[in-house]
Amino acid sequence: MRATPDASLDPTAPSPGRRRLPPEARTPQILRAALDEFAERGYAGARMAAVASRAGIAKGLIYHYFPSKEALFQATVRACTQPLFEEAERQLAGHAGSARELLGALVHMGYARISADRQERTLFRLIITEAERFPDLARFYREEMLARATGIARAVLRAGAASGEFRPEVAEMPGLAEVVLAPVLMASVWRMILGETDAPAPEGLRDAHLDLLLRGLSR
Amino acid sequence: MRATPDASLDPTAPSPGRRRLPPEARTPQILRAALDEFAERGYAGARMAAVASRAGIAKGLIYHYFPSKEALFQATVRACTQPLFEEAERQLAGHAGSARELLGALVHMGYARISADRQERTLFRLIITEAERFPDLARFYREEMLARATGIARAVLRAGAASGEFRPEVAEMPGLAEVVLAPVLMASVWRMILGETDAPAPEGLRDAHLDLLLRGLSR
DNA sequence: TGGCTTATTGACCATATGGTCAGTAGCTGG
DNA sequence: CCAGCTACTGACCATATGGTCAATAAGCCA
Repeated sequence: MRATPDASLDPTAPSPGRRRLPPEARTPQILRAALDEFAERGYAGARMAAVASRAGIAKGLIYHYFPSKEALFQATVRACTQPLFEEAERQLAGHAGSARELLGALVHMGYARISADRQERTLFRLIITEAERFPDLARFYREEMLARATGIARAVLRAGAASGEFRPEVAEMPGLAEVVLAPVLMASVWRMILGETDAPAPEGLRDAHLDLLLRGLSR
Repeated sequence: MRATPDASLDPTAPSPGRRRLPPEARTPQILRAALDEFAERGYAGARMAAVASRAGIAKGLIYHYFPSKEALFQATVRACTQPLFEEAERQLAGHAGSARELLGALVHMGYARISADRQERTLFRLIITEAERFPDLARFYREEMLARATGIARAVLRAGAASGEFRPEVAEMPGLAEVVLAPVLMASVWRMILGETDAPAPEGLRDAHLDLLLRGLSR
């Protein structure tokens, strides 16, 4: 109802007050804040007011961009999945050497990301936690994440079988691509449960994993 | 004969009104209801009133047994961990045949439990979800669950190395026990995300997993 | 510069939920 | 049969939080 002249006259105000941004700048800012909040508290525990606070805006503004908490949640998950597999798919497409080398490079990349990128774990945890309550989210995981990941693994297995480096039957063995991926994903899960210091060391997991794979897949 | 003759004659009556039970009977009833509620909603989403309703009692009674929601949660997780590893440890202790056979039996058992026992997945999800907020829970997982599981796996690896069935170095390779376990645990995670119908088929995972292990561990 | 669009605010609901408590009524021992 | 212990209830807070809205001002274009 009334203006707040004092605040507008105070140049020491910590936040620059109201600053207008175009939606294409404000939206990712909100999504980033929402990812942090959802990751830290889970869906039910997350507070819209806290998301707003993290983004440095008023709560009401969120509802200018997203109609509800659930819509914000869905948008948040989708927004940070995009770049997830790009690196691996690029490596797969551009690789010219042996399948064993390619497998080694991808495994190394997987564990490196898990060590470094907290955001990926966070995203994964949200999916595990909320998939049952949001069927859309489960479908999204299956089609946009698991299918992409197993696709990459299967491509490597096929390449190795075709070149004679791997046993021919590994190219089509049902479930093998998932089994090949599993230790990397579990490394991520352990890290979310136990934290960076107490989780099994990624280097040890990676070396044992690669050793087991190369021995187990070879003819 | 009694004050409430009809109800007392029908032990299957859904809610016989007020019925007094000794704490050793009421407590597990509350814990079972709490597990269901926490599993379905997560910690923050679970409602004490819903726990009471599932247990068929008034909300206030829960606070007669547990001082707070958090205490109830901790007790719930601890209560259903006890029987988890008993079967595997019994099998390990009583086995007399080859390490390859033992490995096969344990892997089969692992996937069978994951297919059948929804409660184990539920428990695992709770730990994943809430470990960051409850450090006690993370420590409990590390010491009472992961350590026990890797202990079993490592015992099998050592037995195989000792008998000459496996390469000698697998007995002490750091991280290998965890890598060996990981696909079983991921099978459980996929099942919680995707549900029983959409998750990768446990039989396929199990066969591919065992194939990879036996080939990869052998000398 | 002035006016228009709309991004932005902050105060304000309605409701839900963790937790409390004074009272009630089963059970058990005498 | 009675008395007392305590399991048990249900109504009741205090608070937190998702969501709303009218007012406001920042940028932009003429």
